[in-house]
Amino acid sequence: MAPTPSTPGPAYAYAYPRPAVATDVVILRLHARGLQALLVRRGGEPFLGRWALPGGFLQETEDLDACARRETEEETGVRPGRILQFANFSRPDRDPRGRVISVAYLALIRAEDVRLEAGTDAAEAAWRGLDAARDLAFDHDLILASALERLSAEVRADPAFVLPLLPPAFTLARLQSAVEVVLGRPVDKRNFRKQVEESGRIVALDAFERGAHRPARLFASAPGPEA
Amino acid sequence: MAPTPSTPGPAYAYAYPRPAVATDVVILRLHARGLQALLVRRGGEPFLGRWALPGGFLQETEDLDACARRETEEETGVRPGRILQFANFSRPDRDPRGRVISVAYLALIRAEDVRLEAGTDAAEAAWRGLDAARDLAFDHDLILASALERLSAEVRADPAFVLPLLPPAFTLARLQSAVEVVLGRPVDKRNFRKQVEESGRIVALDAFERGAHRPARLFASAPGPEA
DNA sequence: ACAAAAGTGTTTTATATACACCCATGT
DNA sequence: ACATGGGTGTATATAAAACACTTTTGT
Repeated sequence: MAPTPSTPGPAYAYAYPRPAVATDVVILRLHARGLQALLVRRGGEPFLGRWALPGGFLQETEDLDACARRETEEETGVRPGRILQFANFSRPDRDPRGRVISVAYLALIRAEDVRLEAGTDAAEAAWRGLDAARDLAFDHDLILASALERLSAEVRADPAFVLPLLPPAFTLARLQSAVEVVLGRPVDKRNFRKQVEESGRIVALDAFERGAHRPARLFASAPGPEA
Repeated sequence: MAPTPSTPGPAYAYAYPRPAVATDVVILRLHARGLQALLVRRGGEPFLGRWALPGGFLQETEDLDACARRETEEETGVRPGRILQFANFSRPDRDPRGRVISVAYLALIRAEDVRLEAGTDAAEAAWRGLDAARDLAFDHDLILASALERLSAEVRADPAFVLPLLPPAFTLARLQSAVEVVLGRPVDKRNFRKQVEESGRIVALDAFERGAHRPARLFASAPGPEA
């Protein structure tokens, strides 16, 4: 989260109390054999030293989508392709400092694009496997769980939803693996290829990935509708 | 929308500017042969005299869901069964009075439960067919369109989503009609009955509705999972 | 008897699932 | 030649879609 708005600067006065408005972003990348969430370590009270989701307060000149995008880029150096506002968390007592409502976003980014392990914004940031991302500050356990639930639903409805996790050119094996990671279960290779090739969401490239085996055809996400 | 927070009461001061936070609620009921949205006529500037979605500012003691519920109940006298937060509208310039972010909700209510045509809150309120609900104040045309898009998607995924629009006991014909109204296209009667009866989302009652024709079996929404 | 809406099955089509072997390359 | 992952097809099961007549009541 961004720094507490408690420093005595120029005061902004209103006739009615107003909550502080922040976005918290569940930023996920694909690493080795699993999803990782970006967490930042809190440098102040409350929850000092605890891990939390990256987030920050809404600025005067941006809307909430832009705020979530900005936070994502600040923390990772990556401009996210798509973000999804999936819930809000706004219980009056969720932040002991005072009223802060959180509009929650999900951002999927390419691991390959990440420049820095820790962003410039937070004192410390780390990518954590989902099993290790527990006991977070505030209600962030809840936010993370809610994000994963929504992610799974989106991917069930459309496997191509995971595309932003992958590099511009990818093999079907990698796409399938991403889907399996998100769904938490294996999917049939032949059926998967049929579905995704017929979906029109990806296009075959005239390029191949080479390795200690037969070269694998590369694909890219199709332009237009959704990517 | 609720009154503008501009009266010079006790001032609330903050170190950083804060947006006002409101919920706007697309409240839909089923009337005759179509959906109607509840609109309220604005009693002040800006957009004086224009129709708008009901909405109001977040109170200190409630979360956003509660705010949307409260607004719905204030305007209609009906406690909505389910509400869905489907988007937010937060462009800095969306309200000429100043920064107001809107968290948008969809509420489906039973026409039969509505006590008052106009709620106590707004100067004037009216139910409008969706074709007539145009040229609304602020960005409310956009909010309404977005709500209807989401509603349609939900109903395609699960026809039982429309249940809150219906009375506690309803015929399959009325349920089907509600789905058709939302989707904007007819659905096959036999297929519809099969699907919905097998879905487990409704239960048959030992009661019938009588009219100038063969009595129709009444159903109720099933308890538990979703209703 | 007639009008009006309720209720009911089967066929066809599309989609989802299950399943196993050969292919192309690097070592 | 062997190891590694890439690539392919068919048969079955399930779900979706198309389609028309009989039943029950009120008038």
